[in-house]
Amino acid sequence: MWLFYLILRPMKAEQLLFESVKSGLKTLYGLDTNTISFQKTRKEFEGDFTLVTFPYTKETKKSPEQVANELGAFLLANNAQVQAFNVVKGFLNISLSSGFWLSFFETVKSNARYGFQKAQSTGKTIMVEYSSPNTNKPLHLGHVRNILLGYSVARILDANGHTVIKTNLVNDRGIHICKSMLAWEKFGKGETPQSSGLKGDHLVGKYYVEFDKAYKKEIAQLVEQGTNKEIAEKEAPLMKECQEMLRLWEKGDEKVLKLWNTMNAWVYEGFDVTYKSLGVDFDKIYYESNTYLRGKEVVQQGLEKGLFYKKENGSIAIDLSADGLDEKIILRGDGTSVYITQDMGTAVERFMDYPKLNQIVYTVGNEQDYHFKALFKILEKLNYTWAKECYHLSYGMVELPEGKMKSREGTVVDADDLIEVMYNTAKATTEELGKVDDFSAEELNALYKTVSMGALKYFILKVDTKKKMLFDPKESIDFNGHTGPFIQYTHARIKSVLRKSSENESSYVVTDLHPLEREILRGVYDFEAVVEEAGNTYSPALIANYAYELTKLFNRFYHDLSILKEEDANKRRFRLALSANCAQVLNNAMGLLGIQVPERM
RNA sequence: GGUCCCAUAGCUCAGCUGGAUAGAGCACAGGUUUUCUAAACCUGCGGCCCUUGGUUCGAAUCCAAGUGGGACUACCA
Repeated sequence: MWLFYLILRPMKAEQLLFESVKSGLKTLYGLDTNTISFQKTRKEFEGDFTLVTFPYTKETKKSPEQVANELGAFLLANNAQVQAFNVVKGFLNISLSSGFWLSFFETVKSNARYGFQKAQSTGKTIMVEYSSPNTNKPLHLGHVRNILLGYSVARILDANGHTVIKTNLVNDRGIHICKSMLAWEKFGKGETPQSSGLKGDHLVGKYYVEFDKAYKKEIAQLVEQGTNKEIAEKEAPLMKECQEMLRLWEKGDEKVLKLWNTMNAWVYEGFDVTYKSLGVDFDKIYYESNTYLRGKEVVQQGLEKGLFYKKENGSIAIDLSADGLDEKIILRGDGTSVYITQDMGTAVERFMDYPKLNQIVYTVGNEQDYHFKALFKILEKLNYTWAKECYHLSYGMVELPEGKMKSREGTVVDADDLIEVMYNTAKATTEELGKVDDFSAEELNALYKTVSMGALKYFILKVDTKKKMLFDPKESIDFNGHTGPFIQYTHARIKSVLRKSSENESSYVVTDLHPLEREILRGVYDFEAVVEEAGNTYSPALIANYAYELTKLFNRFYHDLSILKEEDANKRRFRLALSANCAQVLNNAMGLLGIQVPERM
């Protein structure tokens, strides 16, 4: 049974070496240890895997070089897959045989899903929430980072064999939504997306800004008349009206609900266009207007358990100071819910909707780190066992050279504008290079979309999730160097070679590997581990950087060696297969980032 | 007051659970195409890895303190 398994699945190189080194240490020094780990040999040295021998000097009472040399000799003599070794100081660099790499290649070259686990093989179900917009303004660059991250993480988790549910929690109710509604009612003169030609979300956003302008004017007036500023902010007629509107909404006032439905529908229509441009989708959408009441039930549970308490002013709170947090208000004095009330309710509802759900991943900016700490802690205290599995995928803010983006002040990079600018840049670059002049208008359009989204997505996803990122609109996103289009270009190049090949024989006999071929195989080998690591750490950046490294390896190979013009038919066919496999891995890796790769560009 | 995040080349970023002379891209200077797509390849330039201590055979990486930047700690979301 065990042997059978070995034949079907070749041992991983690290495992193979681990056993040999373990037995070597035992045989040579009588040392019994499991602390053996390998790292990738740095490219300036020869070898595939490197073992650091410093840790064994104490027990063996020998110099690191000596241990490395003796161990190297042992491996060479006892492990058929070890072809050579060299020692630099205490570093034992091990080269595996060409045979090992070639047989590895045989197992992956025909596997289109190489690097991915069998679909839904872990039995674990994970919900990934992302986007979570307010319905009072269009999406901006901050949302774009959120959306791309969440979508990519969903794909990465899927590739790791989990069942993934992509979800969106739409913040469709509350005082801020009423602001744009009120402004439209007052100043809109019946304007609609149809009458104005404005995209629905932009139209609504316009009135959100209008509200703010008019509101600020009122405050200024009141202050001029001698009112204290804080009081003016509360007493301004527009704010009063807005609060009244929210009250009517909660009461179910028909007229308000109708306006609310109409304007939200405009927004959703607009969002859908943006989501489609970004190439993302959702399996299930939650609306806060549907879930906010559930939160109040949860609060009630907590009260009964004695976990929450009522304060003098009637609000309900929990004391989290023992957990390093503060007192947290979870329900307003007037009985209306706050953000965390809704989030508690939504989480509970989700686990009711999906009984098999194991985990929720929340893609939300790091400004809410504290909020999620409190949320998970409260859910844990309410004895929801799944609370420990909830994860806040916290990402850094996107900043402009001037600082933070502010919707109300209009200093945001609009998502639709950005997408358009990228599209036009891709178009201009493509036309300039003139490599696809024979494309139809449709094909060109598709290519511009692929390349522009590749550039944008890669630009955002290659940066470590938790770090804040700087975006300078004046410096357009690059298409050269460490970018999405660079990787896409390499893929297109490979495809071009493959198209030109008239080879109908795909078999070959190869025994030796060129160092560049070997490096590529070594790179391909790493993919599986990178996918796993990216899944464990929710990190698209790992995938992005991996794809770049492999691309560079391939380009060096492509530049230095020829594929089609190689005269030895065996080598030629092998290189074709290797190139095809590279294209496949790049396609798989980019797919995890939500980026498509073109056949030509 | 409390909690958390960040600091690496002029700029934007890699550097995995500690390991070799700290790496890329952009920018700058130069080179490579009668040959598979030059959105490429190669060379050069460029670094008190914020500071100071500690742990270790070994620290950009781990620990502590400090400095600088940022976020949160609202009956906002």
